[in-house]
Amino acid sequence: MRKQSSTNLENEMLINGNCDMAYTLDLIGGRWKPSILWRLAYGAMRYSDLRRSLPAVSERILILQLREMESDGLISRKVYPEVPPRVEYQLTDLGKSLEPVINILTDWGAENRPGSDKKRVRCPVLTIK
Amino acid sequence: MRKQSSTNLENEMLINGNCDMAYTLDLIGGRWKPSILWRLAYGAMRYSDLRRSLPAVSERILILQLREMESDGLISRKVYPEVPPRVEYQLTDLGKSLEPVINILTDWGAENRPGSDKKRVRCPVLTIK
DNA sequence: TCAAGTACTAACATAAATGTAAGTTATGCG
DNA sequence: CGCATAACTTACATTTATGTTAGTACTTGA
Repeated sequence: MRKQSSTNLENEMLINGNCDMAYTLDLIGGRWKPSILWRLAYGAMRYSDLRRSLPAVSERILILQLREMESDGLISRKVYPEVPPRVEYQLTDLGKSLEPVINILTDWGAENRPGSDKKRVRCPVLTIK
Repeated sequence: MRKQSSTNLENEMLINGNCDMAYTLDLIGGRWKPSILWRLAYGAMRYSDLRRSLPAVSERILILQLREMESDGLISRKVYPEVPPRVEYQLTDLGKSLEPVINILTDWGAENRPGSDKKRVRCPVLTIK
């Protein structure tokens, strides 16, 4: 939970409320958000598949990141009243509008990341562990 | 100081080492980095001017952000052996190559930030305090 | 001599982000 | 009944990011 007042929070609000670049970064800057965005860019995914595709993230954190993106309007959550439950996540129009942003961030990284093969790697991070 | 090993660090390395988008975000994602980038985009600045233009950031944090950007190769630090000392910071070629990235992040924010006047605000954050 | 300016550093303190492990609800299946 | 599955939640623990305060070295100008 966040403090109601602190210099830290005040500065964050000051910046995100006045700097367009910082505002955008704030929405996409979580540890697992790029990976989530890249996955949903190809279409809706249910929670269990998202999770299986990201073995390194814990459930709590994955849910946290999804909830933040949902409350920021980047993704939507659709519950199917079945048993066992099914929940699908997908990009909203706002989320889809990030496409050029994602592409240019990816291109710059592909060009400059040490060890990059310059082939625009789309946040794999699905192996290991 | 960072731990030598922790899941947190491992995950960070896993992601930044495999996801181009995350790598880029990592370089520009610090609290004050967008503000610094926007300022240096107009040319070199000395430390004291940078600091005066950002009254809300403490010296320690400003230095930390500058040092990180320097070690990431985005800015360079030039010391003039004068009295009183003069230190100038400026974008490197790598830093300058971020221009389209910065522009698109700013444009998306200008378009979607609540309360935005859609006029591409360039990380002012120089008033207050 | 004393204050002021410059570009810091050090020691300390707090806030926020991320991670771990176990538990929950509901139902179908053998 | 007992186990499995899906999509979580809860309580707790750790790591990292950010912030505060005071102090440094050097020299010039009053």
